[in-house]
Amino acid sequence: MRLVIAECAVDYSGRLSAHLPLARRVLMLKSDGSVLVHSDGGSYKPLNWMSPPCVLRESEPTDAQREVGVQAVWTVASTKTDDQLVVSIYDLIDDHSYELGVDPGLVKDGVEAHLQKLLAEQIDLLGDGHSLVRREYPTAIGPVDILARTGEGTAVAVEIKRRGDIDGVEQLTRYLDLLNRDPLLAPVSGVFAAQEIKPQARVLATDRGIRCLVLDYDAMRGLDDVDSRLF
Amino acid sequence: MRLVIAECAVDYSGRLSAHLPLARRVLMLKSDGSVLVHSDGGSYKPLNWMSPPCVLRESEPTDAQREVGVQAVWTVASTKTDDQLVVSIYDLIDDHSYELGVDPGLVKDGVEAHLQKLLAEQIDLLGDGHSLVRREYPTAIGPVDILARTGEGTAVAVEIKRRGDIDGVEQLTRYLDLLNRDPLLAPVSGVFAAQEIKPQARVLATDRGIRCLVLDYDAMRGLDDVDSRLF
DNA sequence: CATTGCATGTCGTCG
DNA sequence: CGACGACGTGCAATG
Repeated sequence: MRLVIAECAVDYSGRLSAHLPLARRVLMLKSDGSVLVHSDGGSYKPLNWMSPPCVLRESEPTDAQREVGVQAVWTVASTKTDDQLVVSIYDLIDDHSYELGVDPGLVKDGVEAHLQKLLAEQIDLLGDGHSLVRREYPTAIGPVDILARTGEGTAVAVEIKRRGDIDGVEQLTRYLDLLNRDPLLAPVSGVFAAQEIKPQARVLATDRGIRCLVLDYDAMRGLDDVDSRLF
Repeated sequence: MRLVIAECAVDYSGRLSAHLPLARRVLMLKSDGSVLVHSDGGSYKPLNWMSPPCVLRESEPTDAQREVGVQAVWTVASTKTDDQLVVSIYDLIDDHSYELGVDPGLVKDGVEAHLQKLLAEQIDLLGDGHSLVRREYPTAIGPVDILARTGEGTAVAVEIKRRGDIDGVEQLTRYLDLLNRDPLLAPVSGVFAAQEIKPQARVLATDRGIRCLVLDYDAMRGLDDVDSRLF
């Protein structure tokens, strides 16, 4: 890991072309060859970058470049595509290298997977008398998050999202089209379940006869923990 | 901008919970309060982070923490949500601060916008005799990229993508549904135009009577530049 | 290896 | 400020 503070201009060419005018920035050069160009703001996304696998080549500036003040040129080229990042160094202010070693990596506790598990366990949130058929019920175009049946035996397909968007309704619609061709299942009704459902998604879902269900993650988690928390 | 190299463990809680075991990492503290935790590999995405607006509070470790070797605890809390990042510093290896100033920002040369402009100019790529009605033709659910007419006067709605995915076909389908309710336009045929069209998207489009058109960006750009490049 | 669907997505634009 | 679509999306799971 090499950290460089420099006055620099950066040019990217690949899927698109982009240019960063001369300014003072942080250059993070990782040991896998990747390079990040960060400014003192914005989010975690760099202003510009090159993803591995790639190689960095340091070269002398041309006469024309030297004349406008360029002291060095770093060219970072992807080894897979023809993407290329050119960093023109006008003034190298600081330059440190560190040995970090391999990172043990992030341990995540996901949300959508957790929601699915919780809803499967608390299937009567769909309505009294509902029973779980299975999670990840397979179809030709991918698994439906949850398949259940009402107390009367009607099949119910459930699509679960953290945030319920129009895309999720489209996805569930495709599943329903498919499932309703199966005479053992049809008629299949749809439930669009999410922590939060966007108005447009709700309109589209309702228009298609799909029921919307807002999930209270904390409450569901609370019920799940009930064994370990009581007494 | 403050750059810190430290042996640290990191815990995030918010939309999800995540934990980073003890290891040597780079901590980037931006002047807007945001914090990035980077390892020496991976992509431009940090292992963990906190986006602005947020505040960093440095505190003494508890006795229990001190006992296992924690020298300091940094708590970065979002000021909007209850997201929180806790960095436990076990060993502070290096610590530098820099004044970067405000970045002038990225200058982009977009692709989809450019494709739309080029196709509008080269509308006969849709077929001989086609004429442009307008770009960004407004509908109740958003603008259609291009509306054109064939030589015979039939309306044609065009959805343009860089990479043609199933979502784009769904989007165009919604537009077509709507446009076909307009007696001044109906019947409206659809064209799904992209630099690259995924097989599944092509199947879905064809199934719905939507024509697929693969765009050659370089060739279209070449034609566009023809004035400036010849002679 | 290609495809699919999620993401602490992030980022712009537009109403 | 919220909604919506694009992104050099990245990324992991899966067939």
